[in-house]
Amino acid sequence: MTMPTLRDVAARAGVHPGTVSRALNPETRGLVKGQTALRVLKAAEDLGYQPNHIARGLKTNRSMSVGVVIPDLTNPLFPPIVRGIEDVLMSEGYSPLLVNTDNNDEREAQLVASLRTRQVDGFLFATARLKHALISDLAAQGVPVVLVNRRLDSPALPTVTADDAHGVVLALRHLAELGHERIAYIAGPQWTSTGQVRLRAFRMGMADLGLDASLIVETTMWSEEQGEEAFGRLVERFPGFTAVLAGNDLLALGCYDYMNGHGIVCPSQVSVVGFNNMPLVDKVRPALTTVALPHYQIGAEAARMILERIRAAQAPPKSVLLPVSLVVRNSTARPPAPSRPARRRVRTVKSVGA
Amino acid sequence: MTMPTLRDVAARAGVHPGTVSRALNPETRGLVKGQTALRVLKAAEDLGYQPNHIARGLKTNRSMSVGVVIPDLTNPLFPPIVRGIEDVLMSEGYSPLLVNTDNNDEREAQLVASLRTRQVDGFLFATARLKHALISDLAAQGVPVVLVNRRLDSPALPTVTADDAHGVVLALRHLAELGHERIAYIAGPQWTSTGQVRLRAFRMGMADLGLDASLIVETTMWSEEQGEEAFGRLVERFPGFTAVLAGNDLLALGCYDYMNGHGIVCPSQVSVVGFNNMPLVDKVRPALTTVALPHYQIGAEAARMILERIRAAQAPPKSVLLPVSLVVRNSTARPPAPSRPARRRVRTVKSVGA
DNA sequence: CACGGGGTCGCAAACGTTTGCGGTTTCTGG
DNA sequence: CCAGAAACCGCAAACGTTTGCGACCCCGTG
Repeated sequence: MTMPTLRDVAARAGVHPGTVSRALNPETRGLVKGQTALRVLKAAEDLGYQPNHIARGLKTNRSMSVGVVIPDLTNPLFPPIVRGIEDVLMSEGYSPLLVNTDNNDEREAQLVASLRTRQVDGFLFATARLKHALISDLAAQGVPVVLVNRRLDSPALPTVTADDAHGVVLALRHLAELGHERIAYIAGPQWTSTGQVRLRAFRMGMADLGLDASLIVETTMWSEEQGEEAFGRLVERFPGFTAVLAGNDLLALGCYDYMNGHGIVCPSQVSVVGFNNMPLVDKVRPALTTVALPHYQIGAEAARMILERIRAAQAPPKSVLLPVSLVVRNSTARPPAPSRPARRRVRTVKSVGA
Repeated sequence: MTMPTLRDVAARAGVHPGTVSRALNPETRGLVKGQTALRVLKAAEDLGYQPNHIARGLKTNRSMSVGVVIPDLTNPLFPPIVRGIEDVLMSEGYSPLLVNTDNNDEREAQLVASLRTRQVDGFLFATARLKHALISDLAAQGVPVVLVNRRLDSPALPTVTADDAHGVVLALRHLAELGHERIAYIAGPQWTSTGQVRLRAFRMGMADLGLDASLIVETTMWSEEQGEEAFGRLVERFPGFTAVLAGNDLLALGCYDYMNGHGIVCPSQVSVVGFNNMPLVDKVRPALTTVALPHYQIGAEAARMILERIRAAQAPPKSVLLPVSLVVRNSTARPPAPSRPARRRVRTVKSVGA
């Protein structure tokens, strides 16, 4: 009924519990004679002994768990990342403790406090805003922290992100090669690093291509609703665009919604490209061209980094940038009108606005 | 630096640690004088004292965590369920410990063992097969277990599922009302309870409608690939069907794949309805008609049940059935040909097969 | 005034580990 | 064969709680 303890196996092996502890731990096994170690191992095996993580944690002051703080698991972006985190954490004997903040600061604070009472050994944050007192305070207190996907502005915290900037130039280049010149951009919230980085990259990328980089609207949230609404502002304020790059896939799906509601067809009238390559965006019609992030690797790498920081708390905080790629599907095509004459483009615009 | 402990607040309040423990615990607060309780509370507040879950767990033999075993978080079906679980668990001071089995028995056994060394207080399983030794053994050992979404055949374990059977009759009725008579079914794996229940419901539902219930193919996995392949077998073996009910949404998406690859158009040539209402199936084209499960509530209810069983281990194992609903979108329509003459249907078939 | 009974709270033993310290044995070399 | 060192392992104290037991005080009752 009750699980065997260290003393049980000690009794069976005819040694002291302390010896059993040493024999069972690979690190300290060298301290006991090979023969007795074997005896202990066998006894443990016979009894089906399993060490009690809780007791161990109390003694060692480590819980072998790390808090994983994400905005919302329901956002398809996160499950693959979480899988990556979980797989490497588990393989090292650690467990993730997952919480959803719903982008609510108060809730986040509560959850983090709750995780701390559970003595997590470190935190993985996927909720970082550029200003984020909670996170920087935690880091300042010496708690191991690594940021996933988004970064802070101020202190140099270890971070793993995708190479967002390169992603937008890939997208822009693709669009330009198709012949698009009036390319609009739907920027995500500027209080996130991803929002900022991608917007900046859009400006620079367009400049490099010699194109007008001013067809921009901004949203305050990464949501489908905001994408739909933003597309509306785009047709209103910048008639004539033939392609739109969305700050992420949800925003892109919002564009679809607007277009469906207004009889605009994609990609023949306007091309759209997303960002993230969320699961299932290959299933929508038209299948979404988007820049693919290595979700699983992002999670896996983040997990490796937090482990590293847990074990060597004051190693220099290095960050890693993971490569992205463009996956072109059916939401991008050549622009509708011959791209030279400016008038034509304007007319296209009008029909779009109608 | 180091967190304040019970003795710290005891010292500050001028009492014994045991008293602090009693004062801080609402259950036992009555055992200490109101005035000293206040003093203790204040001292704890001042120091920012947070109880150490690990130490408490060691003493009480409870970890305030429950193992949540799912096949794959990346399957869009699960995130909402997990959210439901997490929200109610958290609200009661418990934490979920999430693991993915990838439908691998060996891996599952390892993970469960690992969770047990973490002293989880109970398990939530979303991976149940009809025969599942691991789970029934666990339950036999007296470990609190509740099943989510799928059930075992043998012992009566507490389970929360959706009313699958009713879901298929809703779908069938809808199809029949549209005028479909030759309705095919893609059955999921029969080693899952959901697979069995839905198949049986299909047979009975069709019989009730007075329709031929023999247009059935079976798959061995709930995957898109198998759905595509199954649809192929359907057109080959049962030409002439005008609608297909898929055992779940992934299988339905597989149907889309086949149809796209073979120039069959949905819904004008064949209607398809899915099962589960996974996130994003409203975004595919055509938007999928499907039966909606209350994902979040399933998770929430399961969490409530496991808590109940943890607190009163030998209460009678009750199960709950949650209501489903049909959400009709654009993947279903009237059958292509006037439904009477059998020939026409056959022809439709042939063109489908082509 | 004695006695008894709540009401409070301190005491100390656990829970299952890890680990520094030191005691005993075994080995090595001279 | 002995001294010293190395190897091995037992001892016991912790880690931060919870909780049964009992000491003590205070008050009411007879």
